[in-house]
Amino acid sequence: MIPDIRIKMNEKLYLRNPEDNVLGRKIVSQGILLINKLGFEDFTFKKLALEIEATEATVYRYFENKHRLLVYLITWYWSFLAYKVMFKLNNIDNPEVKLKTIIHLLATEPEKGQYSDYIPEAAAYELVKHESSKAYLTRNVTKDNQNRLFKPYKDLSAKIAQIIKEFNPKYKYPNFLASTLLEMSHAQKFFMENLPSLTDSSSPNDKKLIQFLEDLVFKTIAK
Amino acid sequence: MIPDIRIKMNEKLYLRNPEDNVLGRKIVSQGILLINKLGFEDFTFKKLALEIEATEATVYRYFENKHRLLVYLITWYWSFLAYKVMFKLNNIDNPEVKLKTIIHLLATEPEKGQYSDYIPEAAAYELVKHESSKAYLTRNVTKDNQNRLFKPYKDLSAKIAQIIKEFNPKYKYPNFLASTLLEMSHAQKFFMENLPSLTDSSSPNDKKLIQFLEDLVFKTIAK
DNA sequence: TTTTTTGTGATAGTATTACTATTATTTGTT
DNA sequence: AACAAATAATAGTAATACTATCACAAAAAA
Repeated sequence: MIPDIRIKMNEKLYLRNPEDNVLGRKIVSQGILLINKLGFEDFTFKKLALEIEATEATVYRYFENKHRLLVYLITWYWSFLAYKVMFKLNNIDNPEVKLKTIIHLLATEPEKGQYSDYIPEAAAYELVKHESSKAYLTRNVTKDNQNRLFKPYKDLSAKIAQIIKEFNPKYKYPNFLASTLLEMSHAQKFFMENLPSLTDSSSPNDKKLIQFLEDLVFKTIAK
Repeated sequence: MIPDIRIKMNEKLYLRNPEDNVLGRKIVSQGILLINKLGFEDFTFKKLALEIEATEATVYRYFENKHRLLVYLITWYWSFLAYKVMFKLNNIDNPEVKLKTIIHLLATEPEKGQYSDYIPEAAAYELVKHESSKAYLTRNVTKDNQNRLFKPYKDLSAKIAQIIKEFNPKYKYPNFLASTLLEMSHAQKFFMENLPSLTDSSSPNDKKLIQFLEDLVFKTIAK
């Protein structure tokens, strides 16, 4: 349905481009799975090296440290999502339909086994749910931001904000609302699964969350 | 204005109650400052011990590990905020006024030097802004949740949800909205300071954020 | 008052982490 | 075939995240 694509990643994210060879791609695809399995705190390059039958030093030749790998993976996900959004919004003019489409894309769990560009999408979604804020909640935010590491995320947010403005040019807080939508679609999923009393749904299906987000957005930006 | 209070902390959070003596209180009050200074990742018990002129082993006698200390500090903040909310809502009947009061409390930076219960409140606010989600984004969420470590946060969220229901009993997603409000009031502050393009304000004052949140909440729950 | 308990400091030790540096090997180019 | 360049394997280091032991002082209990 959505064609295979290759996402151009920021060169500052890696020391050696992992897309260039089998080993690099293995680092990325197994890295995502291992972080999901162990949690980012317990994940180490040594464990990853063991998994892919390489040495620790080899992994370090591709990524400066595990935080960079995390940012790489999270950023890949946002870029991929932005691509999906762009693709799905193609030929849609109505900003209301656009926003609903985006909300669905944000809050719908991708199907397992669906590989895109050698990275397993469902695993990336899982990663974002559990670790995404760790990409920017560091003492290096400013430097990382200057290196444009968060550009795909900010671009996606800006795109959503722009559609909000399209829907209602008089709405005053399109950027606040766009980033709220991005953050909450994933954070609330985490809550539903782990701290359900913070939500109005604990069932694994997405409907309630999508309904909440649609209700929130459209009441807020109503003309 | 708000009287000095002592917050009863969950006993599972510590090995030895830090409130009981000078050293324990020093661990907590200097701990919060040092985490803010270094960031949670670079913070260690050894560095803290050096700071307070104690040994590493001593710090370990109060807290099992640095994550527990983090949860202790974050939880203290939520408990303190819940107390402030309770205090300020006293004698207010109108749920609209209640919600506005809460939004103000959430999104207004506390004044520096304002100590409450030996913990510097402004430092706690700073900590929550930068590290709060790390308290629950771990592989131990479930176990920590079973140990009721997140109870103060969940109680505060539930209280807000209840007031939302008071305002409009027909609104379907009071819990989603309450936790969104809690999360966003702090996350958006972080964005304003570090990734301002995700927001509609980069000035250090709170007004725009408060306006956004009020607009969001009241349009969403309008009868 | 003596005994016991408790908390702290001092010291040491371990496994793991987060890297770096050096050396060996393979690969590509001329 | 010769040689540089890229890559991998090996080894090593400082720091982290603890745990353990022992001595001693102060507080609490007998």
